[in-house]
Amino acid sequence: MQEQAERYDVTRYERPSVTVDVVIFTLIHQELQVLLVQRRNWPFEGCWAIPGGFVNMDESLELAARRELEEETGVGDVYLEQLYTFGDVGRDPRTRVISVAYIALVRADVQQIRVSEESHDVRWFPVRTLPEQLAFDHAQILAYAIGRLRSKIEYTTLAFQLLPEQFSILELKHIYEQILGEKLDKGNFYRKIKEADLLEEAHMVREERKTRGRPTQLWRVRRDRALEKQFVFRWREDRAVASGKIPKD
Amino acid sequence: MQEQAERYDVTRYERPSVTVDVVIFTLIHQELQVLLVQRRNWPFEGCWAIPGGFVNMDESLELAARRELEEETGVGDVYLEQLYTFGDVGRDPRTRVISVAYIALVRADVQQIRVSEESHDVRWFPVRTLPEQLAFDHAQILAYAIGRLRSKIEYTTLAFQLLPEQFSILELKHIYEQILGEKLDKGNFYRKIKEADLLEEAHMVREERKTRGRPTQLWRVRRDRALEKQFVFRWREDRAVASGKIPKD
DNA sequence: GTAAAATAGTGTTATAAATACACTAATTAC
DNA sequence: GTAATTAGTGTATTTATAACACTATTTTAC
Repeated sequence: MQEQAERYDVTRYERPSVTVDVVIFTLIHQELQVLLVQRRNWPFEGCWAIPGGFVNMDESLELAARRELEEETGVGDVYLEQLYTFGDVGRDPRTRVISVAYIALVRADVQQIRVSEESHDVRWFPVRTLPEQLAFDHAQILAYAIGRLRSKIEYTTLAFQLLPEQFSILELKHIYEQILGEKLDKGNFYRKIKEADLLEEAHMVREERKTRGRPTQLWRVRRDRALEKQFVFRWREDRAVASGKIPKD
Repeated sequence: MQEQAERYDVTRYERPSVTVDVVIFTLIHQELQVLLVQRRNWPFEGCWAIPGGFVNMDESLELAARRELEEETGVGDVYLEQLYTFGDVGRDPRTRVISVAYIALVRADVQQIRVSEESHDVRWFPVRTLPEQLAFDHAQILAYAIGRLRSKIEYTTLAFQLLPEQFSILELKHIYEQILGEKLDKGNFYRKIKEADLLEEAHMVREERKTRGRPTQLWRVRRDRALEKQFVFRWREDRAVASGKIPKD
């Protein structure tokens, strides 16, 4: 009750630790991947875990998430969204830890910066072949993050956040198929994307071609329309309510 | 980074306080209302605030929310869903407070238990006539909660959580109109509700009638279908993406 | 009894969106 | 030229929504 809170001496009781965990997604080889780090110490030594860290007293939650993100990937300007806060009592054997989880979407062509240096303890994992065991309750967090992504991609422009600077419409279609897990009709996809008017032609040409056939038309995201305001672009109306599923807390 | 976290001595650094705030909705006189408490101390003395309190070390976030809820309303078995976690640095002038906000939906016929005792510091407010100034960032939290409710009601059975044990279909329609803020077609509403097969006839009769006209048919929610699994009942497909709007954190 | 009033529906049409799938067009390598 | 590849267009079917007129039922008032 509020009245209790009033008499509460802020120094008197034990307080939980608060961390942010950032589920970082990207596309590599047209496949949805997530960044995990391998733990070096007890508990869950050797296990893969979602990158995260403690929230400093002088930074907001989002700032803490951005800091973690930048430390891991070297990229600052990415899409970031709060996912859910996990606070079960026994989730960390060391002490009471409440973790505010975020989702980050990193563009396909800038994601290598810090990870690609063949570090054996930081790696991208395709979401379809994750490690069997993850540290703490991170399997639950990850499952929830993937569900949220899958659900939101159907009625927002979130997928565009994963696109490289330049891409073809068939590549975009492939991304949608990857995340939704089903085939989409080529003709309908072209039509719907064009109608939404979210892309502009990229006049640069991709590198030399070895295959025959009409060359790929490359496009750029119209950032003014597609990214700034979570523009409502529904891939289709008919969708499940996956994001509504709240994990047991 | 995770490596930093490993060397982190849990007792060494200052930690933020963690609270849960519970935005409690109900229907009174067919109107959506929210429970607020009036603060007695600095800061924001006299201001209305969302009920909340500190998370104990031995209880999960959801349990803390349920405890707060029960302390305020006396009701335990209600719908509860995590809303968002607010953690800006300056949101509480006393100390760093991170607040995990929840939404609770209390049934229309059991909501009076503790509040109705004319306490002047705990009150239901219709969401359309809220106090001008709320404590802390509670205006933001409340606005976000109302947005989430409005958005989810269109594609889940959330509205059914607000219903009393027995109700008529026109009353249910009225609730939808209240929350969505627009008139719905009577015939279409009857059809859609009936098709969804979420209700069963309540054979009890309401109290004596004084008005003429065909008596109201009362219904009960089929809990097996409507409530247990957040059944997907879309009032309509065409909906905005309001729940996707994330407040600045 | 009949009229008025209220609830509880049904019928029908128009409009729009999604879906499936066949087809055309353009541009390249060879 | 032909095969291959990207890039579309055309169109018919189905489905959902929306608007609105209409019928049916059951009560009270008189």
